[in-house]
Amino acid sequence: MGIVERKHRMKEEVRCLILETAWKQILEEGVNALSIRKIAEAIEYSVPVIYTHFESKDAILGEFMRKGYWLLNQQMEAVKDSEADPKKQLEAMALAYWTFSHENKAYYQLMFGVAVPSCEEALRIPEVKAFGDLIKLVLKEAIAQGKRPDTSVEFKFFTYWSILHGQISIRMNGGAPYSCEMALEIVKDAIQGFIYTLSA
Amino acid sequence: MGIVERKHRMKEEVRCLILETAWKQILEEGVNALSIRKIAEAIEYSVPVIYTHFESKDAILGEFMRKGYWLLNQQMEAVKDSEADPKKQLEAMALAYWTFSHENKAYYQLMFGVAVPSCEEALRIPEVKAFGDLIKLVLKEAIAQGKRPDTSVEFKFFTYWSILHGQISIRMNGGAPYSCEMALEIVKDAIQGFIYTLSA
DNA sequence: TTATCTTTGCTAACGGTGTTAGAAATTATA
DNA sequence: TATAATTTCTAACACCGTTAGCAAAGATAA
Repeated sequence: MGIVERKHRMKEEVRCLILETAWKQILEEGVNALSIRKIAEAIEYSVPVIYTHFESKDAILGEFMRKGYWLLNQQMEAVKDSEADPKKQLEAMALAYWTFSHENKAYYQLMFGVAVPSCEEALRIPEVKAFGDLIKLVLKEAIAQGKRPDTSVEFKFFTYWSILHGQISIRMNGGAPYSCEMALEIVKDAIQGFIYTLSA
Repeated sequence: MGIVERKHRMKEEVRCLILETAWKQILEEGVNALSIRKIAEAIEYSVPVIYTHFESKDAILGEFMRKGYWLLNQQMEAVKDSEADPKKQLEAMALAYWTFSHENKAYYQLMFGVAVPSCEEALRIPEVKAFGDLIKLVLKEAIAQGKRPDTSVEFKFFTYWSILHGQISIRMNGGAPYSCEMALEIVKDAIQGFIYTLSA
């Protein structure tokens, strides 16, 4: 009785096909150009089929948002272990964050522009939570080493994240017409200032 | 022959009516809920009339974006003069920036979310340029006072702006479920770090 | 093998969107 | 008053996300 299994496999394949096609469209025409109808045409199925796999268009975008956080976590975790000192780790992770946003513009836009979940739900998404936890872990060590061990980790986490995101957001929105190299320098500079406030 | 003048006045009035109605709708239903058709219905004109006043929907949103920058400039300029020391000015201006974003969410979203002009054009908009110029003016003084007078003003401007915008952007996107008070503290904290790097 | 039943996918529609061509109505000029 | 110019409208185009309801295909049981 492998029939149900086969069906299940085939359904899963269509699901993947939808995601692959959607992602191709996002890369080719931008996040906002994605449409259910175009996906349907590309995969040679009718529109309602997509709704048997995903509740809505936002659900599809949400899938990519989660994957984006997952990829970002992967890369930040990788560089974290390349350093021993928490402060160096924070610096390396900041560079990894910037590099991710630069090399995965579509993912980054999905994570912060479209498909943003409502306030309360955001932290219930495991991938988003993992991102925060990773940074807080390192921050905790860095704060413990500094001269003010009672500083709130939560507090510093948002400061750290704000500095990183701000520069990328402004640049992506076209408000900053400078080179990649300078963008990177700006991030480094701002993070230097941040790290200073951790220990002095 | 005041006929053309009268016509001109009347046309101007309709233009204002469109903007007023659009703004009302944005405040009531959010930026994304604004539609040309709804404006037309509200002002009791047909849809194409709107296109005799504005080239497109984006042009209407662009109008608000410019006004947003103008308002922001007003408020930052006001607090600037309440302080003498450039560093204090930078701090006060940062608070004014945050307050503006908090009290004018719709404007802020328009300025950085929707209706973002293409990269090159952004700085050609007088209001956007004025915003940058004001901050750079103060930054220049602050840098001159510091121990590294050769620091690039342009560079520090984007760092300053990034820090401010990042916190607001994350919070508006629902990634930060903390209170207003804490948000303000985070901005203050990050700006402290920034100001430190200006002089040491 | 045939008849029933379940699942699957389809067409077609609903109610929206921005934008524009072309006709109609209004207004000013000769 | 007739003609010219302007203004405004209706109606359409080409999209969008979403869903109701029907047709076709598949599996199951007699």
